[in-house]
Amino acid sequence: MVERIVEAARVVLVRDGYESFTTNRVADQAGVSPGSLYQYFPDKSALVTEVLDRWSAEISDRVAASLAGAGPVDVNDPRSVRAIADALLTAIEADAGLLRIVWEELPAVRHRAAQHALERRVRELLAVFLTAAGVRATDPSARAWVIVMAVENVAVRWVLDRPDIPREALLDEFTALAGGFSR
Amino acid sequence: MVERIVEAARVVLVRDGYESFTTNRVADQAGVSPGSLYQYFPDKSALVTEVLDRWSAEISDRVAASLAGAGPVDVNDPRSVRAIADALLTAIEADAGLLRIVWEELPAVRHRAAQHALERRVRELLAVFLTAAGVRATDPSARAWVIVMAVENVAVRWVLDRPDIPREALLDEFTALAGGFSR
Amino acid sequence: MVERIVEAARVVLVRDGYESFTTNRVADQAGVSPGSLYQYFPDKSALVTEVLDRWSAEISDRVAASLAGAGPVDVNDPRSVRAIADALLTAIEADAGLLRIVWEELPAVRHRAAQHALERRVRELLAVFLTAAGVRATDPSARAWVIVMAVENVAVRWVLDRPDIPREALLDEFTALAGGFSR
Amino acid sequence: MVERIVEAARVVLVRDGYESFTTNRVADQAGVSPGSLYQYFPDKSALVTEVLDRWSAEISDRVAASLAGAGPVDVNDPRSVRAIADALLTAIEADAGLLRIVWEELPAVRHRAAQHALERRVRELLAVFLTAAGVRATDPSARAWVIVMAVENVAVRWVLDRPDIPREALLDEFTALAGGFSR
DNA sequence: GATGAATGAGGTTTCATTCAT
DNA sequence: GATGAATGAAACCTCATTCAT
Repeated sequence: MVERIVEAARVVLVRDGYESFTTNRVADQAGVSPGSLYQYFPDKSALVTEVLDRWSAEISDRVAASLAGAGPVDVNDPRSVRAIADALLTAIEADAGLLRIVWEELPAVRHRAAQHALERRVRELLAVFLTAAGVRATDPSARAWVIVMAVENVAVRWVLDRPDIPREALLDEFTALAGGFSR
Repeated sequence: MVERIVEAARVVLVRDGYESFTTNRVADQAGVSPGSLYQYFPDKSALVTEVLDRWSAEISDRVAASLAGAGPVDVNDPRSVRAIADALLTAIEADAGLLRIVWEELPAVRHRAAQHALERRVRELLAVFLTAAGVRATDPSARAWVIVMAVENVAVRWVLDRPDIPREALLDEFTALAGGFSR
Repeated sequence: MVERIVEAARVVLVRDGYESFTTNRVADQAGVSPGSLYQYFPDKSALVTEVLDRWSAEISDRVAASLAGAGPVDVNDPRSVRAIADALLTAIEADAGLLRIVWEELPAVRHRAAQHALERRVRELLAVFLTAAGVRATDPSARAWVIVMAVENVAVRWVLDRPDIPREALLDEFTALAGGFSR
Repeated sequence: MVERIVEAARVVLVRDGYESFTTNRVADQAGVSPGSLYQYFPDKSALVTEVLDRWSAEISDRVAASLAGAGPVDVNDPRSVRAIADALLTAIEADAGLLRIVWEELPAVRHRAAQHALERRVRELLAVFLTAAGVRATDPSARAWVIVMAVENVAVRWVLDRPDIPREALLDEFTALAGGFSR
């Protein structure tokens, strides 16, 4: 039942947008009474939070899998960086519909917790990865923070705004960017 | 009168947040009747848009001034890059109160137009700048797009989230990042 | 407009009872939009309070008028006491419909303020009256309190429950009761 | 099981107040399923009624015991009247917590039946008592009705509102009041 | 142009009650 | 008998917008 509700919430969010995300509509979509929502969630906000948390977990799982599965990486080897960047883009593109709603229609405070959790997880993975790759930085955690912020926005906005940049060209740019941090 | 209203709107937005940004409150703050708002703005949304447009223009003016006033720049000279990044941060920090409301409380669609305008302007300045600096890229405009996106998020989030990274360290990272694009 | 709303509230309260006293129904009765209620009253509770305050004021005005207009009174003269008791009953009976709702359907906490105000006012009038009448008591204010409480319930319940006691017989009892306090 | 439920209902009523007296909360407190309530009580109202009936019976038992145990009484003897009034106050004070909820938070219609039963019982006791004491009145039952109403409110409100009247002074007033009816 | 009282659709939430297990 | 998840009607209140003055 929780599943039915959360799934319905996700559908309504993607299909109707955040403005039209009402408890009644979610209940309708779930084929459930409005009252039932409140057996499992204290309020509407908690429902949104649950959708976001699951989505954030999915993405960070995918990113983690990519980084883990990439095998030994040489940051100075452009092919390695491209592979990682590619995996990242793919993880983000997987649910572009929800991405758009979350990024464009939700006030950031609504998804701040989920986003920070995701960023923290990716940052930690990246810090390990950078160390393993032998990258030297004055402050490795600061470097990880900067990279995550930079890559996050580039990737998300590329998916959402579809600028006139081919995927391959974007990967080239990621490679160039990585080059700056590898020295 | 338009001035009074827009200024009141800005005050309410910063002081009370977007949730509490109601037409009645703006009218109160402006010492004007709610009806009068509609003599100058078609709806509440237009009021927000006007505030954002002015703010976006201010920032891009400041950034433009920084880039223009920097004089001849050598991208391979770390001191040049630091100076630019520094100016950028300063421009963004100038009205951190409004920045927070816009970035965290407004749905992105609300400020999309203003943000795109700002990004476009910065991108164009940057493209000229990159060309002048002799940076060669397969697609200069793609490169500018990527840099703007990357820098935007790093700078904004550094201002809003205050991660444990000293300003100097952040400038170092910007320099490192720029290094990747200068080869 | 405030008048229209308060009057409508009174009508709904008397006609439909407190259970059915809803903001929408009051608005309907007043021929007004639900939103308009909230221009003049912060919430539903304030609306009830206003009705009660006015009613309480009316009653105490009537009682005050009776006591004042009674002229010189001799507590030991049964005719004087009867006249006052009669006036009191009449004041209470004037709006028996509202009396019933207030006394039977409203939780006492809802009308506590109005009731206390009324009781205090009557008590003060009574204290003056007792002094003027030359009644001696160890603690005149305690005596006034007791009398008001006693008379209040007897009168109200006689009006509401219509026990098988003729009005004249009730007045006799009031006279007897007063006799106890006059020595 | 009925015991468990009724006791739980009483606890919830006194602890949480009537506003928060919900069937779910009673079920929780009783360690029972909400559905089980409806095996023994047709609805929520019946549950309240049962609590009130028991409470009303307790009080009237206590009052009856006091009147019965008082032995031969002389209404013209102030000490007799004081003893009875004292016993009455004590009976009412025994469960002041529930008294407050019943008197202040419940609409009177909710406890009307229990209250009338209590009043009737006390009235009958009193009528017998008055006859035994040789008090002569035109209509003894009317007199009993008036006394019960008068005493009820004075006693209850003294317990609940705690006016600045010492218990002894209150008993004095009761005595004075009784004096009026004894002639 | 300025006013500001009036609007009214519609959203979130509660809770007594039911009924299949 | 006992359960407890599910129900769903309905209540209060907000606020962008209008329009007669």
